[in-house]
Amino acid sequence: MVREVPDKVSTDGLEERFDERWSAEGTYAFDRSATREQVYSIDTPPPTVSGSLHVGHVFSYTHTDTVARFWRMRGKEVFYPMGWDDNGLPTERRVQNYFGVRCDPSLPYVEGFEPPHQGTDGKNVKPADQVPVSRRNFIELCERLTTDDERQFEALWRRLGLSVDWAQNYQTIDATSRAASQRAFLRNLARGEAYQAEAPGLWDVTFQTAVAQAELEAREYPGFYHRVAFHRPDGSPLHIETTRPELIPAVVALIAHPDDERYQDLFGTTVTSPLFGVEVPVLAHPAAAMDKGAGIAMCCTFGDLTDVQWWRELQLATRSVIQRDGRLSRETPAWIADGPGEDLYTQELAGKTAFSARTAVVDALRASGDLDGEPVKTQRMTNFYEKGDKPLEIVTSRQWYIRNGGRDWSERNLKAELLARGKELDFHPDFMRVRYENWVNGLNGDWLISRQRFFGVAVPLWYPLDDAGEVDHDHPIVPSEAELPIDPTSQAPAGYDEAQRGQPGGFVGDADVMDTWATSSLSPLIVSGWERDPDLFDRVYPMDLRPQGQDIIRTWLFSTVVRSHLEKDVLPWKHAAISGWILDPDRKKMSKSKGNVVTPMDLLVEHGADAVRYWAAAARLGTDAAFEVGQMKIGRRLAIKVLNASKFALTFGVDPETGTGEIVLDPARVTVDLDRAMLAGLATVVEQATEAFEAYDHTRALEVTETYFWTFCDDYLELVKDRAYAGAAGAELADETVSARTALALALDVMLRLLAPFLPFATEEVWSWWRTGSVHRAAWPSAEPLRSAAGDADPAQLAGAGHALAALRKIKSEAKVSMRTPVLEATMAVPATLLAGVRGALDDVKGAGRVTGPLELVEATEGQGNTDVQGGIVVTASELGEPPARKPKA
RNA sequence: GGGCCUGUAGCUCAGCUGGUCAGAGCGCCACGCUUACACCGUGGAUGUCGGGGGUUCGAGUCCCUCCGGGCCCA
Repeated sequence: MVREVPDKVSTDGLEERFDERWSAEGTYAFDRSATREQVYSIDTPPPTVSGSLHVGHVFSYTHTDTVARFWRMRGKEVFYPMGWDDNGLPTERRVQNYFGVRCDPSLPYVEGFEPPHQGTDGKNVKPADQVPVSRRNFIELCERLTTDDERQFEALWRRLGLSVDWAQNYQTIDATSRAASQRAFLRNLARGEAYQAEAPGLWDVTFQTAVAQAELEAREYPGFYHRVAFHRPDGSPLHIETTRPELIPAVVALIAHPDDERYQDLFGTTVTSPLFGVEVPVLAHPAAAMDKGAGIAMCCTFGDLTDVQWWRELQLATRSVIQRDGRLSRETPAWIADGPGEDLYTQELAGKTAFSARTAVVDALRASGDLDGEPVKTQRMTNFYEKGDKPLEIVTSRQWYIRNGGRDWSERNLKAELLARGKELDFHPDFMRVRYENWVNGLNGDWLISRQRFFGVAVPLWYPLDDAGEVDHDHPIVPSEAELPIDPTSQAPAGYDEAQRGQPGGFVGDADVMDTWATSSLSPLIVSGWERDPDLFDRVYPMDLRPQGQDIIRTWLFSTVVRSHLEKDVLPWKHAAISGWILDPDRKKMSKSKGNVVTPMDLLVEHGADAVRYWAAAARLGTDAAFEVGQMKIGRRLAIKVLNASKFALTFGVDPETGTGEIVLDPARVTVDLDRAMLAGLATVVEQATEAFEAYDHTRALEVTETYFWTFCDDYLELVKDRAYAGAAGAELADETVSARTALALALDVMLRLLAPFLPFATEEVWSWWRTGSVHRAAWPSAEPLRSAAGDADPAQLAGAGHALAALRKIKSEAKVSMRTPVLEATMAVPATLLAGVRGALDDVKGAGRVTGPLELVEATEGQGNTDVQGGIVVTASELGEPPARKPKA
């Protein structure tokens, strides 16, 4: 059974060697003949390939991999795919620069298009020099570029040892994903869950696209409070404070809190705006903050989300001036034309950015005497698109929405249903559920999915044009599911000809794409073969596990629950495992902008995959972890220890002549109490580790296993060393020797399997010395055989014997002599509870402690010894022999 | 302003439902080249468990409050 134990062991090169072997042997290949009960399926987060992987990825993906490996060994057929998120802005920008192109959806597709550049050495191509291409061409270029990124990502994951089945690969932009995304949307549409609306929404003026609530980020933004006078009918001033005076032309009401005594007599009256003389009502609404500024606010269409709320709830007029490009409308609005502010608007404001319009308005206010005092500097929270750097504006536009419980719906109470789903889902750790609930409860609108971008999944619709060439949005032309995926900007709908595009009586395609989350929210459906491979679908869906970061609970986790709930009326997975952040040593979140990011590949090359995995696995789910190289070094040490201890334990079974031998893993051969005590302790470890993994507490599983493994190395191995060595080559072995050797092998066999999820490379290396197949397909150990082998042995005996050995070591350490120094005789005081155990293992203790003469055991008296040290065992008298002669230096 | 998490040895962290829980590893100090391992081994020192109240026979462990960190939502 022992085939080959190398003379010199090493962790070097294991990653490449076993990655190859695992691929060749299909170790992690999903066997799709398994039934749903036999499968453990994982909805792996698809990393954004245009970004770069960082240690945070390594961290959280390792967590998932330990779980995957556990369940695989547990006998589950693990469905563990990997996806790539290619969608979205980062890829678009890279493609523009790399190939020197820009997307123009109005252009026709060009077959065999070749871009002007192939990489521009990091230099950006000026927008004016970029060659415009159709969306289809643009997407093809995106795909070309991301293919390369994916190769690098895969190499990293393989090096880390993720037990992914690489045959189950997908991209969020591939044809399968596009079809699934469009199909899901069309079904939402058919069921009334998707709708379009002309409504005020968040808008990024830089990227010129709508933005969803989930993509918001509130940031501190500097500004000024301007105290501005409105005018009552009698001409007296009513002051408000605003940070956005340029929106005075868009004012539709002044609003104060209904309980605010200062404004009671004004409610229901009207005032006129400064400069423009527009008459607006003074109204009451509880969202007005009494203690903020003057307590009365200017409501414009639209300055912020509160304005939208007021506008909607108080049914105010719409007077928009900010356009999609972030500038004030070039035409003078009707409500200003012919008024006192017409000239100001046409000459100073039309077409200006919000920023320069503000200056102009403030100058005018100052001139008219409507500015009270000077503007006061302020910092306030302002909404930004998470990828943008200018404050979001709110503009009215026609967009598509998917219902997510954020807005009331007459058909059903979606919000309550989704909250119920949240309760149904097992969050690990459990408190992460609160984030989900907070988010769902705080939603204030449905999910806006239209994006005015290019590299994404197209909204799969066309709209007819009437005879006058006007678009009829109310009657979209819907493709059949069989046609999907489609690109409505380059394909004509059935029954039309491409020549009718944009012609009266013809059609136009919806130019928008869907939010990337609209596709990635379908990842469980996509990987499971929804409507594409019903056989696979039934075997893996709904899935078992969604691992992900805590930052995207509101986006990815929530939106996935929404889609699955709407489409399948089921939770997409049973468990959600949420990983924490990686913090740098200063307790700051690691991020690229801070320049403290370490390249994962360098880390793996330097320390070894097992070492890096150890560091990651030592952190619990949901808990932030420090980036600690020290922890990786400990992991490396553990991996090396596994190799060395295994080599040692297995060598006993190897014939020194032939270099081969046999170890029989027969528990019946373990007859010595100490050996059985060790197995008894191990049985408990197996139980604890199993329980921990089942509860998604991989850290505890590692901890109990690791601790016992070190006890095994430091104490047990030393204690049985002499006994295991005994017996001349070829001679009949004594039962005690067989017992030790068998126990060593049994323990090793179990511990390798317990450690395999954490240290897949080192454990596989050892496994290859003496077992067949992969340790990663070996059965997860169970406690029962160990227990029956242990019989009535007391696991405390190993601890007791270990403490006795340590007490002997201590006298040598204090005498500053080598551990090889013989003890001629000694008396040892042992607490009553340990006495029988130590006595039972006396020969092993004496052997390991090099006690050559009598070792007398006496029961420790009250107060003797400290149970914290050597379990209270104290050597009360001893005589040391001569230290062995130092070996001459070689 | 509301919510969640967090503050235990120099460092990174365990300590579940209150009663050997004051722990581990690293680091540190001392010693030891012992044929599994010097990428090692052995032994040792280290803390009013963030502060202050309270509940209890008894509190890192429960309650209140304050302080410090992190995140989410207004």
